[in-house]
Amino acid sequence: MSSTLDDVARLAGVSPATVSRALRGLPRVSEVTRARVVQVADELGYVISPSGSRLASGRTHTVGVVVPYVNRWFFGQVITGVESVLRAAGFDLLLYNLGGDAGRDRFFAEMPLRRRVDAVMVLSLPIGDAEAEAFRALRVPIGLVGSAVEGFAGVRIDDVAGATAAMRHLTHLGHREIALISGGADVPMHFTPPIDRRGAYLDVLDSVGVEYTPDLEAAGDFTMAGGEQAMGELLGRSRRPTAVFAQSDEMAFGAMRTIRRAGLRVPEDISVVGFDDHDMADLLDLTTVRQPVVEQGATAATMLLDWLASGEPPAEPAKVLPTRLIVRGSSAPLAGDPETSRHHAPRPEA
Amino acid sequence: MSSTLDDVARLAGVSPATVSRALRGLPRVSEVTRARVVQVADELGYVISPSGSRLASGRTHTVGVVVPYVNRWFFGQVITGVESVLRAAGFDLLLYNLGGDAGRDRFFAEMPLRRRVDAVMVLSLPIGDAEAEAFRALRVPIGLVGSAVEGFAGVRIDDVAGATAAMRHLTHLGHREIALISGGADVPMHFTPPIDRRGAYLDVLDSVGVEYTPDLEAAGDFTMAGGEQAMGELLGRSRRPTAVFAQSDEMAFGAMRTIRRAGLRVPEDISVVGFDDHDMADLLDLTTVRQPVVEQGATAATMLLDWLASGEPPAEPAKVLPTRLIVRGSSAPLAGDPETSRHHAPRPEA
DNA sequence: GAAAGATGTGCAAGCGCTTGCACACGCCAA
DNA sequence: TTGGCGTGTGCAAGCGCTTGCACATCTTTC
Repeated sequence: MSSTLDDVARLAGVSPATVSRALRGLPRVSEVTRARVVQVADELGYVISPSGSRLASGRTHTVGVVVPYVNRWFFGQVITGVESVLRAAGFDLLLYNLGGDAGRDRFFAEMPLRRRVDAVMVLSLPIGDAEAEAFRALRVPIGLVGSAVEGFAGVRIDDVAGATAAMRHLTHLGHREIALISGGADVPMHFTPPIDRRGAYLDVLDSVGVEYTPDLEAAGDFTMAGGEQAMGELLGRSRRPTAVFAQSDEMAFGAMRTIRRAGLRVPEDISVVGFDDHDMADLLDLTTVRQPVVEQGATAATMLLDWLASGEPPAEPAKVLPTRLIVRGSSAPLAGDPETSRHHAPRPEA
Repeated sequence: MSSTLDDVARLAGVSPATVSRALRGLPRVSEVTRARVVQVADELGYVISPSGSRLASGRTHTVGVVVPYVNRWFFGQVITGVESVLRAAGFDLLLYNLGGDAGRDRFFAEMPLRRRVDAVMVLSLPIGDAEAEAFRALRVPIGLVGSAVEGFAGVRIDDVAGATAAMRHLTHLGHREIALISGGADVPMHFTPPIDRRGAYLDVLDSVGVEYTPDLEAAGDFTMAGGEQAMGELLGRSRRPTAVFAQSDEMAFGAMRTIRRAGLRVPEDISVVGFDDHDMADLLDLTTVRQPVVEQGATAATMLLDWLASGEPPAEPAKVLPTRLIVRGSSAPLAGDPETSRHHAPRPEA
């Protein structure tokens, strides 16, 4: 049906070997021969057969991309970055969507990437020792977005700096009763972003002499619904916060909604700060920490391709990209009017 | 390094042919032999080499998924549906993100799927004759989401019914000055959703005796920013609408923002209705037309796999899934108070 | 002017599977 | 008994590439 390398060879009057070399731009082919081969290939509409090439060379020119949820904003953005780099380099992108714990377990049980990719890109997945081992067993370069593991290439942001900026912003505005909506409680220790962001929360609180209390923390699972619910819990407790720092914008969106449903105002009654700079953050006027999401994907993919090309793991295996606080309307100075904002939540210190 | 089919054959004391048959569950292998082969394969941790298998069989067990923008909510949802079906059937998913016109052109110029997929799934892409021809040239089953083309399998929603419901809702509320935020103006004729939705807009207007005017239409490119801008145009014109029907939720979000920035209220001054039931629609209290997005992907993928398995194109090649109007707070009866809602926009008829 | 490289090309042996065909049985019907 | 059939297995020829090696020409270099 479609022509093969042999067809091209015959018509060009050279051996298949030469065609292979000519078409791939390898050296040791004279320019005149190469031109002839290319022309014949064009005329025949020849397209290399990946199966044949893969079998012979052992290289798939494919990168597996493992993502927790394709349908979440963050991952869509990262994939966009990854895809553009891979595509430009002529690599195929094999997508694996875990979609929750069941899918995740199945993935690690079967490791469906075996024998089908040259490298793997893992997006924002908590990687424990077992998972790291499973990936290492593939014996291909592994790239990570959002975490760092010994022996893998990783790109992430400075979560501590980002969260610190968010928290400082709130303390500068006078807030002391600051709640935290964190990620899932079940997230393994190895996933640093939630831990780092929480650590920054604690540190900044400490730096202004406020003691941490579990009453001001709730888990939101990094989803809007989770944020909504977490905020509900927070409002149901004895101490009402004057500000909330959510570890992601989606959770912040949910929180804002709960706040408003409770008849309170943002930011007058409660300031809200998120993390990500989600597309909708601007629309919802959410103060947040912007992180370069597409770039993280693109950078990680580039590192991975370099590794693949050179055979050497990157010299600097853990790149850290900067974040930036974006101040919008969801955060405001601690209200001057005690009747409104501190009614149910007397601050311990001045 | 990793063991091959021959290794398994040797250890099991059978021929490679038998191993191949046994492992793939083909008939004409005795149960006892099959059991032995499977056991040996397990012990060796044997994993079939896709390259070898593909080359020999001519089948890739891979489906190409072509998507305009992975990072848009709608496509993330559809991919989720597609992925789960493909994964369950043991198919690989090769992702192609077009990401705008340049990418789109490059895609059709190169047709990078040639020789690497058994079937293709095209998500919400305007398909003209040239594009259809390009896909047909691949000589593999093609599945479409959001459109219908002769000879392809397609899953879509009843855009006319959905948009009609949205528009009726507004007319029942008493609105007559209803603006339309449509998709891009440059979208080819062959992409029916925008056309159908617009058609319904015109029909419902007509049914209540209102004449169409271009003054009440603006293009929003199916993005939030586009909706924002389109609404700006609409507000800048002579006739101010009392309601807006946006062809997508994201455009509706943008429109709501522009409305509020202009110092007007939703729904008191302007009702807004969207289309999709985006994750955020509930949060933003947007009245909209819900469409089953994940299901469209899953259904289309299922049709495609059936086609692949049977060799026969589906008997019913164009499935239509239902929509449902979800009424929320962004739409309200035409205000009883003329001072508020009709100030700048006197209605022509009662 | 001969030896040593550099350069361009071809040979042929794979890479790891699949599958049409042949074959060896055991079984049943005539 | 014999022919025919169903069943289980093996043979071997690919599938369409890549690549180490050999070889034939040209250039250099001294």
